[in-house]
Amino acid sequence: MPELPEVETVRRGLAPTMEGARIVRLELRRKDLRFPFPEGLEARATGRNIVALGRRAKYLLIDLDDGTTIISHLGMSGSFRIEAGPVSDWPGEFHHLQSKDEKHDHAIFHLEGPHGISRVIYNDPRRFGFMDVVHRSEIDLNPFLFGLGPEPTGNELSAAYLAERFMGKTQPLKSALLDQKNIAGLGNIYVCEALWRAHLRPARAAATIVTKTGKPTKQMELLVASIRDVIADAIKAGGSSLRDHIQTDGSLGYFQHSFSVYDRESLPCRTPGCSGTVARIVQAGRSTFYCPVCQK
DNA sequence: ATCGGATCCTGTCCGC
DNA sequence: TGCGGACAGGATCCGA
Repeated sequence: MPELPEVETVRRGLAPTMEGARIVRLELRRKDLRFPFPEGLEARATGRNIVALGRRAKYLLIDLDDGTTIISHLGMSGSFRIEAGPVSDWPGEFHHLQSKDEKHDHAIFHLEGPHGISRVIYNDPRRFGFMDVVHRSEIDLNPFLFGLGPEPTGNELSAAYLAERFMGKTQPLKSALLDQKNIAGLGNIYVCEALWRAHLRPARAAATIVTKTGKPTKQMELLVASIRDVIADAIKAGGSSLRDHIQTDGSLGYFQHSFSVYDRESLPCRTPGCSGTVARIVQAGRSTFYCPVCQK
């Protein structure tokens, strides 16, 4: 579930293995994901040292020592996993157990790091993910990153900022929050969760939580606080559950969250004192979950 | 200019 | 058990 918190969790999980390691080889096992891999990506990556692992919105950023950055988006079903040790160390049968899904391993970073040899493997059954490579100095001009809104974790996001963006918009809150140009990193799950926390109905027009002069209402203040909290909580949960995940199967994928409203159709609303039942509607072709009683 | 809808692709789950 | 349809965490493109 690669929304911002999941990508951040993946970044933190990969950093100890990747940062400071040398890319012995980047192995691309097909020519494209959603888009073709950039021309000469293998050659550009091979032999480079990884200086840092970063993130912008839902994009993982792999900074190399020649001033370039590999951009990786996980799409809907992308994940990374780490395998340690030389390939030949795996007995055939055991290796098979480790990689039930091997046909969807599309890119393999063969690494040599302070902790030895390892592989970081990108797996993506639906292939909605993609990679690009850019010069760091021009990263904000990259078509994928250009125009992205502020991170919900930083100071740039404020009720005043969002009020300006939402002023005059008839678009539903749900769609406005999914628009990465307004806020970067929210996806279907955390938009539902944030609106639930703020007691706001997803179908409401975005402009209804802005005053005539473009100032934030109390509801907008509450929404922004809810977004911050939801994201912070999810990152915290990811960080704590990741450890166990690595220990059990050596993979860095997604972990099951317990959501308050997402995927809870027909179940009781979890707002204290609320007697409502979670409803599911479709907005812009995607499921929205909300409580018709406490979200107004 | 702003919308919603269709689209890319595979896997899983549920009802018959 | 097999089969068909609905559905899935995203983002872009196109047409109304």
